[in-house]
Amino acid sequence: MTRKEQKEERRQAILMTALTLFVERGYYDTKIADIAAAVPMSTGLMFHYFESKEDLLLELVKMGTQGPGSVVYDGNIPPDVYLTGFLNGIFSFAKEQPWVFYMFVFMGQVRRVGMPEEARRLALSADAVTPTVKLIKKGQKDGVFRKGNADTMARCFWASVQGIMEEMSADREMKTPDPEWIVSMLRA
Amino acid sequence: MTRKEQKEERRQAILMTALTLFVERGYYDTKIADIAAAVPMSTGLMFHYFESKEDLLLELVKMGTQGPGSVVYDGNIPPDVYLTGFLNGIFSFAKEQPWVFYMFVFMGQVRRVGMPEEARRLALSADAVTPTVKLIKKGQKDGVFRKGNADTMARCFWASVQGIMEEMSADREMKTPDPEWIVSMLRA
DNA sequence: ACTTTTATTGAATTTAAATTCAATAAAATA
DNA sequence: TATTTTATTGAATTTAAATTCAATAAAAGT
Repeated sequence: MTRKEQKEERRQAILMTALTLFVERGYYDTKIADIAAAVPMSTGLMFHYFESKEDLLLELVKMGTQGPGSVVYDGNIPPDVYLTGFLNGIFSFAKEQPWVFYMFVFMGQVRRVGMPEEARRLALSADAVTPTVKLIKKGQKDGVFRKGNADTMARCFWASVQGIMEEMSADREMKTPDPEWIVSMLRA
Repeated sequence: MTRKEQKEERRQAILMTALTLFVERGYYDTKIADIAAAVPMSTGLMFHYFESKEDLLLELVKMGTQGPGSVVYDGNIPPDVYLTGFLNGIFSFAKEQPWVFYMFVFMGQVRRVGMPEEARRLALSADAVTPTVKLIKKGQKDGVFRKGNADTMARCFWASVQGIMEEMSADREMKTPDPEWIVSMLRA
């Protein structure tokens, strides 16, 4: 394996470790030294791989803006069925691919006030709300979703999902909720 | 006005200022100097009123564990009606008594990972979930709420509410959601 | 008016954590 | 094998923010 690949692999290891710690303890309570110890490597070496703590955060957010998790509705299946399936997917990741699940939770955390501005802006730009608004409007036209401001409904929907996923990540023993509960928020 | 009363009044002013800043910018991003400047007073004087930043946080959490916001169900009205009314109350505070609304959001924030341990424990101990579980079970017996693990349902319900309230506090322009949407999560 | 207590400030200190650095080891390359 | 580049460490430095402090003003009590 070439040196560049080695380095890339190490970077990934650091990113995954940081992701876990950020989700489990929060960004500010996770010290560079904590991440280093968990990898494990010396604190100083962390700066050979990432310029700064904020840079590390930013790289994670960039990862989060790609990969799975984006809402791409093809318009064929009924909106309610689509969202239910989407939630089923996320929740099953909680067990099978904690990484994906943690990334969801993480992105929600970074979107909140108090997080470093640049990372926050980037996370905010990858929000699921906008694509969901159309989907909700279609559902309303089809009569499967209730009347109401579609934008507010979309925001409430994802805010609920985020809240619930954080609850789940804070207590990994918690029983997985039925996606239908959440989609019921929108149903006519 | 006696000196002790004066001091108490000043403490309250600091607490309210801190509450606002904590909710709007987050705990770690709010510096003692920021609170002092907003009150306004010198940074040093803050320590005449509170021992430390954590002490200030703790006092706020203590306030949050008292006053309105606790779920006290008297068992007479139907559970779904009760919860809808409760949410209506919270949401109307958002406009009329931002202080109460902010306190709700704040308590939810403190319950999360990454907040100072003592404050977090105290906030966690004042959780609304436990009283809600009974209420949900009654609703299930009455047939107004769907079948399912009542504990998980209660946790999801409040996690949703918390998520939505944070969304509202992050964007004060956001339209208030219909409480019915959220209660629908539980309906049969 | 005089003394004691409390409020207030802004500057100095401390502290915790991020970041840099000099030195060394290991690996790649010539 | 000699040389250059990269990885690694642990200690030193920097930095930002909390906290303390010495000095002063204002108020309360005598």
